[in-house]
Amino acid sequence: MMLSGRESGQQPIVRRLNALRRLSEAGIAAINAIMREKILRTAAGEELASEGDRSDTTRLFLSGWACRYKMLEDGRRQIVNFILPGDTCDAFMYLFSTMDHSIATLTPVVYCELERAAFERLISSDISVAEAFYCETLAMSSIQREWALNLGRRDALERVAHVICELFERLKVVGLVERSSFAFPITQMDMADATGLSVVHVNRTLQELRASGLITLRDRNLTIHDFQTLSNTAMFNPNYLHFDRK
Amino acid sequence: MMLSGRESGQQPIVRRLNALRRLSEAGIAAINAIMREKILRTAAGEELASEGDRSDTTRLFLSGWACRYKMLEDGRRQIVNFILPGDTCDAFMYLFSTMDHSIATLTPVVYCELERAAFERLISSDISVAEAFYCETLAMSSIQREWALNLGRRDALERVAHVICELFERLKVVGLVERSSFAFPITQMDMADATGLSVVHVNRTLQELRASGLITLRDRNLTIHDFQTLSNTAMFNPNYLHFDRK
DNA sequence: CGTTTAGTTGACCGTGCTCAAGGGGCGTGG
DNA sequence: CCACGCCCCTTGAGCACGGTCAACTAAACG
Repeated sequence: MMLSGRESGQQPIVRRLNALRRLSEAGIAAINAIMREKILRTAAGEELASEGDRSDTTRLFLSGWACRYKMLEDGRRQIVNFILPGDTCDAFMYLFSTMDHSIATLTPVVYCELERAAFERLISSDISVAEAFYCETLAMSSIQREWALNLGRRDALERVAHVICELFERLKVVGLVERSSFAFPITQMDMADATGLSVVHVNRTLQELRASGLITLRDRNLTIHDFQTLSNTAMFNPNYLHFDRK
Repeated sequence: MMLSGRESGQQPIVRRLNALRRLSEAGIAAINAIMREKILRTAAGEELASEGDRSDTTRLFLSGWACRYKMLEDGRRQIVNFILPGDTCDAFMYLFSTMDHSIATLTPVVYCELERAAFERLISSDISVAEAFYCETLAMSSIQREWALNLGRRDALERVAHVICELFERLKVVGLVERSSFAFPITQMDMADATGLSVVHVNRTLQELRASGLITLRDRNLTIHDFQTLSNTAMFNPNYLHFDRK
C-alpha cells in the first residue's frame, strides 16, 4: 500500500492521529506548530510518571519506546501497554486527580510536553484535532481490551506472536517499518511483563518462533518473514487498532 | 460512610457519574430529563452489539448486568469488563466505524438508549455532564488496565477475589450493596471467562474462598464477611476506579 | 416427566514456572 | 590493557498450578 505524499513526510504524531481520524490541513498545522514548543529528551529506564501522581501534562511521543505498567506490592509487574512514536500519553488524564498506573521509558525517548492549558488550546483550535485525540483515547482503551483477551485466553506462543503483530502494525503506521523489519529495543524481561509470562518462557517461545522461520530477532532488530502465518498463529485481527480513518 | 441526601435518592446513572466527577444541579436535571425518553428492556443472554457492528448508540444502564467480551475464532471467550447499573456504554464510540468487541446481557437489563445526536445534545448542555462522561470513558480504560494486571500477574485465588472486590465497590457506589451483601447473578462460566480460568477451577477457587470464611455465595447472592482480608488477598487497591470525585 | 443448565468432584496431565548455572557483550575502574 | 561486574540471553531439571475429561447431582423449565 502506497502512502500519499501528504502522509509519508509527516512526523509520527500527525501520521498516527491521521490514521485514527482524518485531520484537516489547519489541524495538521496546529499540531506542527505546538510541537515546536517544549521538546524533552529522557534516557532509558526513567520513570516519567508514577501511580498516585497528579496527572496534568500530556505527552506526545516523537521517538523511542516507553510503557505503561502496574505493579503488585510484592514486585510482580505487568506492562499494560507500549507507548510508541506517534502515541499520545494521558490526554484528558487531568480530569482525574491521580495516575492509576506508572509510565517508564524503555529506550531513550524524545517527546513534546504540553501543560493542560496548552493541550486544551490545541484541541479547541480545530474540531478534527479534538476528535483525533478522542480517538486516540478510545484506541488506547480498545488495545487494553485486546490485551485482556491476549492475557486471559491465548497461550504463550499466541501471546508473544500477537504482541509482535501489534507492534508491527503500529510501527508501520508511523513509518518505522522497513521491508518487514523494525527496531525492537526491549528486553525479554519487558516482553515477559507484557505477556504475563516468565522470562525463561519468553526466551523459549521466541526460539520457537525463530525455529519455525517466522521471525528473526537479532541485535535488537526484528524481521517478520511470514506475517500471514504469524498473524494466523496469533489469531491477530488488526481491527481493534482502528486505523480505518472513518 | 454516609451518603448525603442529595445522592442516596438518585438513580444509578447520576450516582455513578457524580462519583466520578461532581455534577451540577443543572446537569443532574438534564440527565434525569433525557432518561425519560427511550427506555428499553432486554432478556438475559441477548447480544446488544457485536464486534464489527457500527456503533452509533450510547446506552445508559439502569438495572441488570451485562458484559463486554471478545472471542477467538476457536470459541475461546474473554469477558473484558462487566457493565453494571449506572454504567455508560459506548459514549463516543461513534467516532469509530466499528465495534472492536461485543456486548451481551448476563441478566434481564433495563437501559436508556440515546442516538448520537441526542447524546451530543446532552453533553453540550452542561460542562459538568460532558466532563463526567469523559471521566466515565477514562475510568473504563483504567479498569481495563487493572484487568490486564489481574489476568497477567495474579494467580487464581487472587484473581477471583479481585473481581469480587471490584464488583463490591462498583455496586456500592450505585447503592446496590446492603450490609456487605449484593446480588451476584452471573454463572461460574462467566466468572471463568472474566478471570481467564476454567469453570472447574473457578468452582474450586470459590470453594476455597468460602472455606476460609471470606464469602458466602448462595442463591445468586454474595456476602463478604471480611472485606479487609479479601482485599488483602486480592491486593485490591480501589484507586483505579477513580471514585474520588476530584 | 424428560431435558437442559449450573454446580460439584475426582483423576490425570501439560503448560509454563522456579531454581540454578553458565555464557556473551559491554562499560567502568584499577 | 585487562579485570571485574552487570545485564541480558540461554539451557536444563523438576515441579506446581491450573486445564481437560468425565461423571454425577440438583435445580429449573418445558
